[in-house]
Amino acid sequence: MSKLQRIFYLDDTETVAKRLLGKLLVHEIDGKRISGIIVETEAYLGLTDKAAHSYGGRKTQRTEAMFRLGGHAYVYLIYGMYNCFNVVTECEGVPEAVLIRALEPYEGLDAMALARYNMPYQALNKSQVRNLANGPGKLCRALSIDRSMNGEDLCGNRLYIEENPKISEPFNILTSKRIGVDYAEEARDFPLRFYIENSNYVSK
DNA sequence: TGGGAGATACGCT
DNA sequence: GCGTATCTCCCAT
Repeated sequence: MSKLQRIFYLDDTETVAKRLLGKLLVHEIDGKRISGIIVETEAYLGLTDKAAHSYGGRKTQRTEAMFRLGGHAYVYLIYGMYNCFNVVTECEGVPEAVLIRALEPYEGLDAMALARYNMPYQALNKSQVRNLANGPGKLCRALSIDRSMNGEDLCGNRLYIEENPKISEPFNILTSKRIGVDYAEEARDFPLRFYIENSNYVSK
């Protein structure tokens, strides 16, 4: 109902990265919703961004999804073990995306706890609750997002993003350098990481 | 309670 | 070989 429409994703990547904060990322599995509030994002700018997979327009089987129309998913494997979920932005052919780095668990808490720790939510200690989805690999595990979702249309019914129905208190957006891109020369210092001030669920 | 070191494990280039 | 990370283990500006 309050699902984000295609137009939301066609804006410039930095704008989309900021506007995604506070929204709800939803994965529907067998009619059940698993969701979390987006509290941390990073913009990846494609052609001119040495930190992006698509730097210089590099198009391979792996990066193909980044070239799609805004509002598709780009899911890739990192370190051979973890998946990272990105929201593709801009028009078709413009390979830019927003990496979702952290979520505050919202719905389907038992499903998340099961996927992450193989135990029910109520059995988790405080540290485990906080660590459910406070990193790009963790949130994919918590929401059962893997590479089978690569290229998925976020305007569909399986994986999508909604306005947060329960309008929480207004929040401030903080900006910093991106994490883990020290190799990216001048791009390593681009202020393209955005997160909600005082959130307990931001990574690191 | 929290930070740092080391191990991990595999598709992509 | 390397990588947009995480887990475990260990110890204590």
